[in-house]
Amino acid sequence: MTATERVYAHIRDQILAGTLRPGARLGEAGIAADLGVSRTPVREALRKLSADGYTDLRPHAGAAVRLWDPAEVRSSFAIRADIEGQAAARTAQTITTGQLAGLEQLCARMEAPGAVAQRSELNRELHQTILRISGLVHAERIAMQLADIALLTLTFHSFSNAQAERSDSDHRMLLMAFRIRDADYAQAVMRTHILTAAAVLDDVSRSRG
Amino acid sequence: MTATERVYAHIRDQILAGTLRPGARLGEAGIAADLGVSRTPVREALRKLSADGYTDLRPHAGAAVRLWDPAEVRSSFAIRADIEGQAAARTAQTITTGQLAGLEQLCARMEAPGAVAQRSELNRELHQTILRISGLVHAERIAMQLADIALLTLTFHSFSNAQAERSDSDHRMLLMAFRIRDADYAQAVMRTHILTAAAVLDDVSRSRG
DNA sequence: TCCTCCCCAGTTGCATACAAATATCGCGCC
DNA sequence: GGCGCGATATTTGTATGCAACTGGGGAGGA
Repeated sequence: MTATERVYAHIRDQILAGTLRPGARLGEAGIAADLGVSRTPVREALRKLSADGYTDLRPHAGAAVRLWDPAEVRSSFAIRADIEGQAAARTAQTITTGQLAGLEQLCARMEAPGAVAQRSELNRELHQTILRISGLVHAERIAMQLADIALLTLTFHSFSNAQAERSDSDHRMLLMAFRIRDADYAQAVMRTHILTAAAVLDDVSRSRG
Repeated sequence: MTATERVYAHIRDQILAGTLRPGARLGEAGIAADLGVSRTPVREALRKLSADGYTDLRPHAGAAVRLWDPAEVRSSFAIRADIEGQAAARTAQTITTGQLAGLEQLCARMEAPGAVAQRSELNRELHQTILRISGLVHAERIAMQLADIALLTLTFHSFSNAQAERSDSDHRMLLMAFRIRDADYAQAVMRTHILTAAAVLDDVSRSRG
């Protein structure tokens, strides 16, 4: 693994974990010193982070963790609902028994009692797997990128058990749709699943100010 | 403007123009010599090109113009139909008289007799404007990225006058939908407009082998 | 003849040094 | 005391040199 990749992963993880808050400035020299590399790989990593939407990068002014305004976050859910909805429909049409078994297993791991810490990771994997099976090559890249944007906001909220259970239930409905190869149903469930997440987030944000 | 930006624009334009064919290798030293800069800005430009999907970049193995397989191109149209369809619906709901006039003007310029060379550019601008008005912040970035992918393929085909006229007619229908603020109609027209482009491309490709 | 391994040319990855641009702080002026 | 301006310090942008890795060609063996 190259130094550039290490730097990229390091900063991205810190952003997603919330250690680096939106607006935080990312000085090249500081990061280079922290990770024990020169500024060159740091610069390359910052450019990729910017291209992937994690940071803002202005010429001669440096990089800063990107600040997403609520409207942008909402719009990311709206687009994901479209893309992942279509992907779910295609997946329902083409999924194999083996792939279905893999998804069942993912769901089971997510529903296990002690899996709270891994929920986010497993959820990500579930959605990514469905996108991959759909065969919509770009959908996977785009939807996962948008999902990360949502994650940046979600990091600062905690959700109730009831919401986790509802989400698990959505996933089970989705697998049922795949099992009976009902594309319309799969699409509807996926759209609802994602738009519900958006609505819950909106609801929580409003009530907290 | 920085050297990195100049290099990025130079290579991207060559790729979109078809001068650099898919699969062509992009050696850092050669590009640097051609443009009279050092390898550093070239490397940064290549990384951004890769992040934006124009090139493949493998560690220690260099960059090459990305080769899109037909399934990927088709999937890019499918996703654009979703995203731009939704954007058109929202635009119909929120567009102002002034914005509508701007779109009318764009259409008129596209339909002018001598505008063949600028059609692609104006078409791009029209779609981009609609995406921007929709307020779906991510939709603009994603859809335009996907549109460029299609452009890479379209570069090597030429289309008939009949197809250009049909496309113009689609745009007029879209503006009518905006004028009467019919979101459903706008969405349907936009979906059809994009999926027709996909179908035509598919049809032409098949008949030519 | 074909396959495998190794070596070498060529390319990419990283570090360092220097140039250019920007932001900050202090000073003088209003 | 507040505001504008300029020198300085900090940060980013670019060039260059060296180290590390990849891919191909040739020698050796099966």
